Order: sequence, then C-alpha cells, then structure tokens
Amino acid sequence: MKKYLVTSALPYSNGPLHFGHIAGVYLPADIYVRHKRLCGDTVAHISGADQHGVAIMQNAQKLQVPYQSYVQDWSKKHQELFKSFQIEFSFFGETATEYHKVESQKWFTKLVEKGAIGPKVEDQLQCQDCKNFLPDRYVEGTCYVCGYKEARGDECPECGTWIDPLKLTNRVCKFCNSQNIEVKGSTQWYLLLSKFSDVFQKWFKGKKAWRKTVDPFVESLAKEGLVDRAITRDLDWGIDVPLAEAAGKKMYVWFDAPIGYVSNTKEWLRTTGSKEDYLKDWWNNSNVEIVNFIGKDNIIFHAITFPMMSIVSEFTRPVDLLAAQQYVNLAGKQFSKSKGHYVDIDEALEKCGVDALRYYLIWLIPEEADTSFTWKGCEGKINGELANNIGNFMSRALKFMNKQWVDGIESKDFDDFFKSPFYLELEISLKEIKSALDQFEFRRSLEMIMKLGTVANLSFSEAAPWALIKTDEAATKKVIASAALSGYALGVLLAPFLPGLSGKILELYPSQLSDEKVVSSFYREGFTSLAEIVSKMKILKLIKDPEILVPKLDSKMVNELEAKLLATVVENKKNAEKKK
RNA sequence: CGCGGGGUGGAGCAGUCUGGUAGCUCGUCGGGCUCAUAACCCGAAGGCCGUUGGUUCAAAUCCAACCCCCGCAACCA
Repeated sequence: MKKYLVTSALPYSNGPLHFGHIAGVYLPADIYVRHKRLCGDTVAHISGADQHGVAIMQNAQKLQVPYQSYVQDWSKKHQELFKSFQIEFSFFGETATEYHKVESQKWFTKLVEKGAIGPKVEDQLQCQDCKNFLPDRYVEGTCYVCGYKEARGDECPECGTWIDPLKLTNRVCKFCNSQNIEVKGSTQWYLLLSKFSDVFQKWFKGKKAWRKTVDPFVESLAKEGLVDRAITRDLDWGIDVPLAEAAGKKMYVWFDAPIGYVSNTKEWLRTTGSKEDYLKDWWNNSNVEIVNFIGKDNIIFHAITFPMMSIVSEFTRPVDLLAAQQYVNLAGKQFSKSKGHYVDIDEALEKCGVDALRYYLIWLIPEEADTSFTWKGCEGKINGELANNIGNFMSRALKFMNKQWVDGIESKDFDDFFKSPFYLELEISLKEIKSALDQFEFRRSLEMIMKLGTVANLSFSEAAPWALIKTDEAATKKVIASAALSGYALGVLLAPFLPGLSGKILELYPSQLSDEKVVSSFYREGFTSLAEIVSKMKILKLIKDPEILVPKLDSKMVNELEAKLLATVVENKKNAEKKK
C-alpha cells in the first residue's frame, strides 16, 4: 500500500475546455487514480482553477464582467464538464481565494529569505493610454527582420523570428489599440534560478526517468543555463506581493499557479476534517509519490521552475513522476475557437455518450506524439471496437444464458472457466495491463483488455453453444458459464478506464460479485479466488438481461459532422493563403 | 545550422532503447456461422519501414548526411 499525490494541471478559467485538455491531462490522471485505488493504494487527486493572469483580465474587461465572477463562472463550467466525463478529484479548488493567497505569500516570503527572489530593473513597454505594462503577447508591431506588419511581441508569425518587443516599430497595445507606447524602466522581482543551476542538475540527474518527450527537452534547456524570470507584474488582478517595497505589484500567474496544488491539498484536508498535515503527511513525506499530469506546454514550469521553488523553499519535495502528454489536434490542426476549428465537447458527449467518448479519447491520449481527433476515427473506434467487441460479446453470451436457464447456472458448471483460453490469457495479461498503467501507457493497457474481448468472442464462436445445445445441454452450460465469467472479468478490468460501462456490466451480476471490495480484490490479486466465491453462491443467476451496453454512432450523422469539420479546415487553409 | 516530436501496406498506430522471417486495429475481397448490437469466426490481397550512404553474416532497428510534416515550449492544454 502506497500513498500517491496526483495533480492535474490547473485549467485556466478563461474559456471552454476541449478534447486536448481532457485526453491530455484529466482523463489519463483519472484512469491512473482509479487504477491505483483499485490496487488498494491511498490516492489524493488534486486540481483546481487557475484564475489569475493577463489573458483573463483582457477577456473579463471585454465582457465588462468583474474578474472574480468571470473566473468563477468558468471554473464552475469546467467542473460540470469533469463531472459529465466521470473525472473525479479529491479536491478541486480555486486560486482566487484567501487560502491560496496565504499559501502563495508564504512561499514568496520564504524564497526571498532563501535568496531565490530578488529585484531587478528592466526596460518594459508601457501603454500611456491604458497604463498597462505590456506582456510580449500584448504588443504588436512591424517585424524588424521581415517587415511583416502584425508581428507579435514574442514571435513573428511570418518569418518565425523570436522578437525583442523593444525593437518593434509602429507598436500597438493589444489591450486598448493605442499606439501611445513608451519604454519605461520598471522594477520587478525575479526568481533567481541561475543561482541554483547546481542544485537543479543534482536533482535532475538523480530523479527517475520521464518520457523521452520530456527529459531531452529539459536537458537542452538546462544546458543553456537556467534563466532568471520576472515573477511580479504591475497589474490590478492577482495576489499581492508580500513586500512593503513592492506595494501594488501582483505575483505572476505562473508563480502562484503550481502552488495551487499545495494550497488545494491543504484546503482539501481542512474541509474534510482530516487530522493529516498537508506538508508532513503529503507534500513533504518521502513515502508519498508525487505525480503531475500536464500538457507539453507546461513542461518548463513542472520540470524546472516549480521543482526549484520546492527544493529551495524546502516546503515540499519536487515531483517524482512527470506524466506530460503531447497535443491532441483536430483533424491534424490545433484547436482554435476563433477560427471555428472547434468541436463542441458537450455536443460530442451527447452524441457519443461518456463511455464511448472516453474510449476514443483514451486511444487519443498523446503519450509520445501528437494525435488527431476526427469523427470518422471516433466512429471506427466506438462502433468497430467497443460496441462490436465488448458490447456485443456481453449481449450474445448473457442473453443466451438468460434465455436458456432463467434460474441461473449451478456453481459446479463454472469450473471450466479456469481452464478456458480466456482465463489463461487473463492470468498472463492482468499483470501487464496494470504495469502498463503504472508507466502511463494507457493505450497499450486498454489494447490488452480489448485483446481479451477478442479471445472471449473467439472461444464462444469455436464452442458454438447455439449448435451444441441441440445435442449436449450439460456441455453448453459450461461454455456459457465460462463466457459469463469472462464478461465479468472484462467488467472488472474496464473499471479504471470506463467506470460507467464497467458499472453497467458489473451490475448485471449478483451483489457477491459486484461488491466494490470484491472487484478491487480481483483487480489487485487476480481471479483465483473467483471459484470460491461462485461455489459459495451455489447458483449464479444474472440480475437482468443486458441492454445495449454500447450504442453505436449513426454513420450518417458521423459523415455530416466529419464533412462540417473538414470544411472549416479547407476554409482556414484558404484564409491563410490569402493572408500571405 | 533555434528547439522538440513525427515520417512503417488505403486509414490510424505498434515495433526502434536490447539488430535476426514486418505486426495490430479499421477498411477491401472471398468464405463460414446465425447466439448476438448487419454482429462474430476463418482465409486472402496489399509494404523496397521518408531519401541516400555507412557499419554488420544480418538494419525499420545502430552511425552519418539530407528531405518532408506538426508544434512553439519559460506570457496560448
């Protein structure tokens, strides 16, 4: 029994979530958490809304809504979506709260004491009309390399140059469209990472190996040397910097956001009345494995910045396992709501159902490479695999059983199951299925379960009970009994992946088998004790006929959705060419 | 020479670390079966593993160079 502290990247309260967020972070985290819990481990799954930063201010201002209500609104919507996806958290907090402010200020103060935060003066662009200091992304101008007129302050979309915003000409403020911009010296507090390169190297070399998409990337950045980063801003939305000489300044959102994992853990323990201490029993406990689920854009903050903040402040241990995923694209291109390249996730949920959509999204988890959502792919996976393989197997086997033996089958007839090809395969793959999950190989794990579904179908077809029953009812009973237990085992194995479908399967079986503790013990120890439980029951009778467990997607609907999606791809391509 | 990821039958992917007859799912074609959600089972066709060169008895796999696609990552998951 181990203790796991699993965190999922805090979703930014500034717009709707899409498949990339779900498949890239929350779904794999949820599966991992369910898997560990079934194994008997103690797991905290912590996340929450990330509610500060300039992008939020800009959008709230546009809508003329107070910041606080704007972010709470999005936070609420995100939580509703997680609920409909059956993604569960121990605690989902918010960063625009008093408890988070207290914790963040504690970190800031401590890092100042440790010499890891200090002031520097730097030239910055300030809009003289709206008085905002302009972050790189919020200033546009003419590119000094290629002359492109709408170069952003961070990068020129035309020639790809990394822009120094101070060198742009004809600068425009993206907050208010003013051109009245001046260069001003401004004092900001910096996280002095360059001082701690040795500390970083020592930790990084000693840690466990992460994905090949992460370690080489972080190494190459570290080789260039860790860069000091400004972690304060002159804004009116954010957490106050707890220094008298920095009055009026706020913390940079990426400084306080990861602290959200910690503050939310503290708040979780407080609100549940736990006696445990968030640091001693969790974050600073060397017997706890800390696992972060994030998207590839967050790697730097979770592999460098936050671990350094943790080590230097000595408040918490750094992350043990960083499960960073790549991106999920939409028909090969990045999601973009402004370009209409977008699929409404609530619509998709309604059309596919949770189980089916989770199934397709699991297959899309971008473990080592970007993946791509298409409606055709969705249809193929759901209809061709989940419905035909698992759904149909449950139907053919269990309907047969209920039709022939209304009163159930005696336990002695179940003994053959333990000699069946399905059981032999199950014995071999159960360990593999679980260890794949331990290594964040979600797709491989689920593939092995689907393979078991194929074996179940194959055995059933080979035994041909529909023909056998005409000559040998006793033998047929044994065939069906094995099939029924195969279906049960599939239900158990699917629990971390598709809790809904797993529940629907398990509830067909008597309570002695569908009981949570029993399910968990099979998942943990294998199915050897299944014989004993069944024999105690004397007769195994299903609670009811299986309904259609996995409804199929209608092909016509899929074709229409796919056509609509591809149309926007073509249109966007045309628009992009026009711009050139 | 900015950085990272990818390029394997029609589609989507695994295999590359640890070299040894090229694999999976879907699709296509042919057959079987009729318990089941037009499902399931069997068989077949289809690939010079991005290109070129090297190492080796042997290369998708190791080495070198190049080409193409995707992303931008310390201020978009």
